Amino acid sequence: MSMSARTIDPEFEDIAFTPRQEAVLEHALALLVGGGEKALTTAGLARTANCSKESLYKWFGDRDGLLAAVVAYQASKVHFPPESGATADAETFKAHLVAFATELLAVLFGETSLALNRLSIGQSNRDDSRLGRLLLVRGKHMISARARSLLEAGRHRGLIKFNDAEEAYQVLYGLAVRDVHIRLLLGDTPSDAERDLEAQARDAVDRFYRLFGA
Amino acid sequence: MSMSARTIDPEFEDIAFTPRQEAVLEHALALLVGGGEKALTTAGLARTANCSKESLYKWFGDRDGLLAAVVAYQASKVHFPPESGATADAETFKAHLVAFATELLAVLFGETSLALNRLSIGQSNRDDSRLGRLLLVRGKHMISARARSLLEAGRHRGLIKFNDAEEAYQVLYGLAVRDVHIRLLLGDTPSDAERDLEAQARDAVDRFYRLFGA
DNA sequence: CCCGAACCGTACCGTACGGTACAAACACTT
DNA sequence: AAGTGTTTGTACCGTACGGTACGGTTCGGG
Repeated sequence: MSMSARTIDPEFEDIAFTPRQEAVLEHALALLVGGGEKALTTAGLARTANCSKESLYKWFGDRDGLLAAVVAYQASKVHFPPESGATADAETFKAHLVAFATELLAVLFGETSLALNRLSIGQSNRDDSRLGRLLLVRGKHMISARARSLLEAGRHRGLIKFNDAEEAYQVLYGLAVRDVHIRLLLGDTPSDAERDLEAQARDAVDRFYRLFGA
Repeated sequence: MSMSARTIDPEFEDIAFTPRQEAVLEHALALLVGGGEKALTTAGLARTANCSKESLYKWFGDRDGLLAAVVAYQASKVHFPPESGATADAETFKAHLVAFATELLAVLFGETSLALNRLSIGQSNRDDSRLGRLLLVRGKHMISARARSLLEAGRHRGLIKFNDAEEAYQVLYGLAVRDVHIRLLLGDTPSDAERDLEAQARDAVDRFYRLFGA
């Protein structure tokens, strides 16, 4: 990921889909969520979205471009709210951490996120994992940046302490997600306790405080 | 094929592959690791393994059966050693935990495990995730059982304390794996620090002790 | 009202791949 | 040596799907 690398990666350009295209991408998303990658055929999408294959190829280039567009589009819809002003209170800061963790779990365990992760992972060791990169840079990195700024704020107010914000975030991630994400990706059904995202988030944040609390 | 003979999961039957079949499965594994699912075609496997497609279909039924056989075969090769006798020493117990975590990471982050996980995940929302179940029951559940017995031993000797062994194990898993597994599945390259599995395992176990130490 | 651009629907092509059929080669028993 | 089963190699079939071409239709601007 050095500075050169400007020659490729057409889907790094800012996405500006027309409403029509977004509607089509929404149909594509529905197909993906419903039946996995194989369910998303160009003919099938054209049929269910009432558009022509020719338009698909005009808009997205080829099938891979379509998949990339779907990933980019969905990622553009997920935006974690930036830190809500100055919350000096220790209590509310912890509540913010719990809220963040809860939303993280809600996103990760959502059917659309799972479907897109399955898609990207499935393609991820054939074609140099273009989709995987896209998902990472448009999804995980955004979330991680948001988390780091939140944690830094907490440290700045002396509520928690750590050396490396990224490391602290990863610990929080691990405490919250554990192996549930991979199990869901593999088709497992979560336990009742695992379905209570907020409780999971609270436990994770509690343990996080026991490791990084000031 | 047998008609309606079985209602449940044909690949749960005990696997007894002949040496010839194992050699073929080894080739299949190599293809999978090298190029993802698409690289594993029946014709391609027959060519590289010097066997006939007819034999493949005779042995494994169809392509899905072949994939299941690959998963089952590889899983059968990974066996975590059961707890090595009575290790009363607190020091060696912690070392055992570190060793376990290290081996866990080594397995999860290995190319073959990644390839198999990618394969299973890729198929995991089309066909009711047969492969995913297989991987879970033959892989994760085994490991988790091993971990639980190890943790129970530690608790029994008063070295650590917890209520639910499964929960404790999941925390240890989260601390050790964090988001590295999913990132690797997506084709990301690990950082230098993340490549030092033993150091990662030590950190994880240290934090685990701060949460569950007696 | 006309023109061109974008788009729809459908038909079509090429190919890759799962699965089957079959003849020749090998192996193993009697 | 003959018979029987298994494996190989190859050729073949059907189909699903990515990608293209094209005639017909809508729609906005002049």
